[in-house]
Amino acid sequence: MDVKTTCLGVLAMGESSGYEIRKHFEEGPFSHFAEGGFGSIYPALNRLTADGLIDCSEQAQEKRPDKKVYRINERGFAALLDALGKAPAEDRYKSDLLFILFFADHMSPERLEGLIDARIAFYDEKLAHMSVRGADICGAGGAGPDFVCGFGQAVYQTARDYLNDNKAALIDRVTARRETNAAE
Amino acid sequence: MDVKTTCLGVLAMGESSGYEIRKHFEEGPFSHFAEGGFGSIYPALNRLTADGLIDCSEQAQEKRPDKKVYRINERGFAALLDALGKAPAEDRYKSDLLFILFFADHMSPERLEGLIDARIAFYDEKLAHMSVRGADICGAGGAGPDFVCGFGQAVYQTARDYLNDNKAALIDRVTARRETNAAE
DNA sequence: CCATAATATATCAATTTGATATAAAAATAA
DNA sequence: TTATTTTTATATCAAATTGATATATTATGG
Repeated sequence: MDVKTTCLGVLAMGESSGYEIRKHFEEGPFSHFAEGGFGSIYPALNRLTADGLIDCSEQAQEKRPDKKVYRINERGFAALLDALGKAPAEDRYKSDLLFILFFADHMSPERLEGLIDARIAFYDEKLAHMSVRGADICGAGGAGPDFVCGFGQAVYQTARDYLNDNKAALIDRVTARRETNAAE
Repeated sequence: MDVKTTCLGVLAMGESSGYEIRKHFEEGPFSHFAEGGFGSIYPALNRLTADGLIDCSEQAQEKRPDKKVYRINERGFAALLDALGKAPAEDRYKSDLLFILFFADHMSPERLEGLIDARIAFYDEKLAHMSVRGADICGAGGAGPDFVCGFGQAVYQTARDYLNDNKAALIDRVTARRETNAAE
């Protein structure tokens, strides 16, 4: 699923500017499965416009750069449904934190604790944000958005709890090994 | 964390060819947080060799292409520790399946069921593979590898269970909406 | 009053993806 | 037995994406 398709997906929920699409990728339900920075969004929107899948209306704003508001059209919606009908690629997950923690034996207990605590706080914030806003932020609460948000919530909660429940054991093991090495 | 660094990480666990590094990214503990295809691994290994962080010994094989076995050296290990000491970037997750399911209202119940069942089977396979091999596959079971593998297992299990527990409700809602629309 | 965040688009080098090419053995299916 | 697929192994390259940077004004917090 390339950025062009994810942009079509956001626009299927309502008109947006490139800047607003970026926000959808960072917050809200799309943030659980979609990514994309300005460097990919703006070219994607230009390409979609050139291909006649979305329409652009420039809104001159006072004391702000002109805002280009994009709206999906019939052909664009057909293209989205077409992409949606294809077999999904495998999920992709990348985590610097897990990479670092894999080498926990080479790190100080203090650093381990700091890293894990920070990530727990991050998940807590994310979870609080999701439960407060609830259906509101989740695309007006359709069956699909609800399902996807629930998935995100469940996974974040598990990740958070795992870090919380296993932090002490990890640090203990690393500390023990450090003391053994120091004694040699 | 770029591919160069992840390659250094794999090589810190033992010597490997490019082909074997790829397998580490697909299976085993590294698969939970690292990615990379041949198109990024081979250039990364060339670059690391040129930078003097790893050493390469070509092993001529009978009836096989020459195998280039790479080994991390002291400078490479220092570079790895240096990268490990930096603040980790945010985790990145991308899922075509969730993107498709977000638009569940535009899909047939049959397709929804097929997609979700396939993903449950995928998670089951992954979880079975992880529990059977256990510490064996997890880098000889150090504190870090164990922690990371446990994380992967917990998250996969939650994802699998969520799909299983919420599949019926999603399909019911979509079916209900379809019947309402058809009646209009 | 000053610094930072938010609004808004755009560009671009460097990196990464995903596909393709090559080649043969081993495993599996027909 | 034969045909197909998978596995072993490296390499390249166009296209897509990332991450940083540029520009400019308003709003907000300290």
